Amino acid sequence: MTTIRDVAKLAGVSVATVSRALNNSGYVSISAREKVEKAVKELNFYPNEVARSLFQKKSKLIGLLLPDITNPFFPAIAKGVEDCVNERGYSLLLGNVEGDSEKQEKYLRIFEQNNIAGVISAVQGNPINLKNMPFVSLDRINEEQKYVVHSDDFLGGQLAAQAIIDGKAKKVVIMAGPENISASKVRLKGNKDILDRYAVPYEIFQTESFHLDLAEETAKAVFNQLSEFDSVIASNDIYGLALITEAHKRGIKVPEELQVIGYDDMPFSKMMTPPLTTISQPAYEIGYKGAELLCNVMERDSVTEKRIQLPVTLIKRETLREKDEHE
Amino acid sequence: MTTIRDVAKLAGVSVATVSRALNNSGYVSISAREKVEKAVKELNFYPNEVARSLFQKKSKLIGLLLPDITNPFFPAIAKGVEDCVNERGYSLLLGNVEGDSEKQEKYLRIFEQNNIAGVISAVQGNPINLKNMPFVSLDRINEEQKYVVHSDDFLGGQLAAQAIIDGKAKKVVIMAGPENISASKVRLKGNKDILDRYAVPYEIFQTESFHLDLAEETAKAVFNQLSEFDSVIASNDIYGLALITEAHKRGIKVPEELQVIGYDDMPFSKMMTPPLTTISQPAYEIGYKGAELLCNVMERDSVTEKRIQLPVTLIKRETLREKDEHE
DNA sequence: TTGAAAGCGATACCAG
DNA sequence: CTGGTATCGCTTTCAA
Repeated sequence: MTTIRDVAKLAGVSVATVSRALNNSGYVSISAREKVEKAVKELNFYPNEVARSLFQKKSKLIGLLLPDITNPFFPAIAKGVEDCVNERGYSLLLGNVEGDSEKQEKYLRIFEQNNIAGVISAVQGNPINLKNMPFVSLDRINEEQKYVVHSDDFLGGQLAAQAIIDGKAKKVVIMAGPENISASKVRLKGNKDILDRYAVPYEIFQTESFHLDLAEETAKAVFNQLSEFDSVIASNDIYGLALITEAHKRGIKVPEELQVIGYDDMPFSKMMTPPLTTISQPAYEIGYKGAELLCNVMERDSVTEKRIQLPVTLIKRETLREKDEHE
Repeated sequence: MTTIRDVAKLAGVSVATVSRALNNSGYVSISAREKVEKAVKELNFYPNEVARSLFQKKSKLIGLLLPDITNPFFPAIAKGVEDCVNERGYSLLLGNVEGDSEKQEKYLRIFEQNNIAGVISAVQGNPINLKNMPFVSLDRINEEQKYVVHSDDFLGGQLAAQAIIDGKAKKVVIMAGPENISASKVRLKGNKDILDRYAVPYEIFQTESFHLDLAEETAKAVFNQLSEFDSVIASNDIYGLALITEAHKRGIKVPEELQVIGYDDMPFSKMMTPPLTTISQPAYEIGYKGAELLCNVMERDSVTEKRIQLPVTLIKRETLREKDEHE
């Protein structure tokens, strides 16, 4: 491994001068800088981040906490985060937490042991071991958190309910996401707000998780436990798809007999048959903006925008019945 | 931050003794060990990994290189990798490379600057900046690589072709994955092997990427450029889905008029309408086994199994026509 | 069995 | 402007 000493020796200057030249800090004469640059190039030298991080007590790493990497919503967020932090010279330490709070705390510890510069988390809740690490929450936020990026879940819930009503809902089932996840609760409120306003009857089917593995059996459970509904507001696209698949198995026609709306607009939702109508959240932007916010928190003292809300939109496709314009 | 010196002071021993006690290296008396353990607990001390890593010239981090985190195949691999490395006390530095070889080299450099213990890559090709880092390739491997984990792509290609033939293929289109990716080439060979044996006519449609964003237009292109085919072997499930969606738009019935088989068995493929018949690769296991292999390479001197091949299986669902048993 | 001390590779203070 | 040197927190000789 080539070190700063090798560079200093080859350039005929001290390590202090090399360090200053590399970091553009303090005074370095033009001639010294040139000698250093030449030596750096010749030796193909890149400074060791570990040594730097030890001295600075702060590395160029950012911890990324995700609830479930197999749910396409989170890789999309991760990509946004990655693109932004890369531009700013950081890299990501990955923590896939799977709703396991022990695992989450373990990761926070590991982050701390690695002098992480900050953490960005899409996991619900306030970590205990956070200490003083700069922290930004994405999507699954809560009231006490200072720095958050999320989308307008209340509006999303309203849009979904309105769309279902436009499709002439007689009786709707709301598949409500896990109760401990703020986004689910807020969306549910949005759903109810509109449904109540139009006095459309609904039942709530509470789900315990957003996880893929449970989607199929949950869809079955909905049909087994509930009846005579003609509309479903699914907790996310995965559950929406599972529900449609199950409906087809039971010979129920979508959207004629049963209309379904999802949430998230996963990349695959438009490739379904029929393509899934859903509420789109800007996952990539949530990640990108979140990383931007974190970088600002880490690098500046004051940040103006602390809680950022991004818009949601209704993506009309083919799992909802047509609105009768002339009625 | 509490350091090893604080522990030493509280325990009334030297830092050397604390270090030995923590690492179970060298001699430590029972009484000293107890004092250290007590102090560690009292101070809630966890050693700084950066300092450790600086001295050892090797961190507890593993670099993970992925071609495209938004393709569900790779998060599944990543999860397998993560589960295994966690058990062994490592964490993951994430590098989403997006087919950009400059980005890949940049990550390798970052890995090196962080004293990474090893790298595990699902990206095609041999990195230039690899130096002496232990390296394991997953899925997109090549002949020269010493440590690889992949699935049996030739058999996968054969199974797909055989399944298509069983569905009474008259004219088949093979959507061949990118030519620079070994797995695509081998699968194509497997396809041809069977198709030639049964003298079933086929055309090859070459795709440039496995990427989601291109799936729709690629599907359109297949229909625009080729005609009179009744069977498609898609390069992966994403392309299979896009193709089916496009077929539906054109009023073509699947599987009656057009049968389609995918590759990978993504989590969503079973939730389609109709559910997608495909070749299943054990993505999670590829990741897990790959991480296991890497850990063994890093920790032992000799590893017996260097190139691990995992099985593939045909997952029969509903996008292929029925085999006529009585004919 | 223990502890003092020399690093690991970079940064930053301070004297020159 | 430049260079010597202490320092970050931990591991590992080496002498006691």
